[in-house]
Amino acid sequence: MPHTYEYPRAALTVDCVVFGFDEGELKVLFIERGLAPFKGQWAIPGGFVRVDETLDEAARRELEEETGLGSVFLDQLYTFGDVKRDPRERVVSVAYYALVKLADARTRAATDAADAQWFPVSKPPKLAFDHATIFDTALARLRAKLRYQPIGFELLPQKFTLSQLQHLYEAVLGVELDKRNFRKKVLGFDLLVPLKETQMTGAHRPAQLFRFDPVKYERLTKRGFHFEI
Amino acid sequence: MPHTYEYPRAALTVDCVVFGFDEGELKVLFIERGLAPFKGQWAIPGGFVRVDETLDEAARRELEEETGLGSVFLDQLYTFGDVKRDPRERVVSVAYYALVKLADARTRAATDAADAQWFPVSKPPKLAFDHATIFDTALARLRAKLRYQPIGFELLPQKFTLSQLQHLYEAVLGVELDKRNFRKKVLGFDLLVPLKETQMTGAHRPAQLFRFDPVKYERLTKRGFHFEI
DNA sequence: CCAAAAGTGTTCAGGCTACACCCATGT
DNA sequence: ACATGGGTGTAGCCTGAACACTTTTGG
Repeated sequence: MPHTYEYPRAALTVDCVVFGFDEGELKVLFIERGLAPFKGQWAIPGGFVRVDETLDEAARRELEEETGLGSVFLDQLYTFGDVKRDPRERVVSVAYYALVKLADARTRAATDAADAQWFPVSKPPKLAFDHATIFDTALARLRAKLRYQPIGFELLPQKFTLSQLQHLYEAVLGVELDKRNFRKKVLGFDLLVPLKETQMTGAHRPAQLFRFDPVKYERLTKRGFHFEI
Repeated sequence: MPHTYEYPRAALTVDCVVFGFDEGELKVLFIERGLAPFKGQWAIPGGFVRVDETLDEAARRELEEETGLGSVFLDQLYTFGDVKRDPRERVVSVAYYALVKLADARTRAATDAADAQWFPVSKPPKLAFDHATIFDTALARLRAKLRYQPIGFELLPQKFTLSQLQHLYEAVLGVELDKRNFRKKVLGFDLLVPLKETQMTGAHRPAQLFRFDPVKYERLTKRGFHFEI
């Protein structure tokens, strides 16, 4: 049933910039558009917000529908409202960024949607609409937040080694880190729980596995603790 | 002329949490509502986004219309989209926070709108809608950003003394700072230009006036400089 | 036994913290 | 002369940076 309003209203969408870490590299997921405008170009997954769902719900729903990804880390990024950002009509987009544990096999299979593809963040394709701006904003936010919030763990499997964590930081921040200093600092936070397992991945000494303890982090945060790499 | 859409659309508003620093205290500006719902209650200034203006433009326009404040520092905060946050219909609000130089006499007079009033952030009135949440979010963001971005200057007059700056930081962050260490650190950034004037405000030695140099800050930022109090 | 990544301590420099007194002015 | 806020230097501590070798495994 059509709806009537006295004044014209902007349409409202959500877009999710999805990041994953794979093969030592930060990746981002884009969708190939099947419809005009920008048909055949790559775009950030997203869609219209329904009138009976919150923005967070809309972001999760669109992510699930377009990429098959469920239960990922989601954080609101910024709201983009340039008048001409969509050539058809006024569309305001609430952008989110998502972090997925790519190394978990399930999620990797789930993103095998035919029109979705992972790109290295250093080599994004040409993007539709103002999505290049949104992507740049998301990447900058991720890099900034990684330094002072424990969100790197959202890109790794539940169980990970300190080397994996270090390589993640090095790849995303684009710096080299000293192994001994990195381990000293990270373990000093007392936020990583050593597991009874080790990881054996080749002809060398097996690595201790850890998991991140979010409960400890909450407790420390309330006491004024400040995470910083 | 009425507009028709196939699916119902959320209404889109902007809200501006306006901060000012006065009498050694951080203040926030609210408006008394003249209309239902929440008639007679206090609320954050804001209003509907027009279809032909950007979000930033809408925020500035509403601020000007409702409080008379022009040319202030404005930064997008967060977008609030709970389904029932407005009892009338679905309304999504893009919230901003604004920093005004209250001590400049002009802007002080301009906010003498009868229905606007400054409140200490420690004693806000009961607020309409979900505006208490928006206000809390804005205050938390301001406190966080003040530490690592040079935005404190937006709350002071163009020309200010180091003591004024220190008192601002102490009031907003709720900490005591050592005078010598504070001056050493702030002057060490080489971002404050000493003026040829001094400020005489009582029976004591006059204080050196400074201004913040945003151009120098831009240059330093591009070279990887990181401001932090 | 060789290759490859895991794991581990110490030293040094620079920045942060704590701390007390003189200065310039108005009354 | 006194009350008031403005202005200044140093010493100890702690944190972050630099740096090299041994361990454990698979081939």
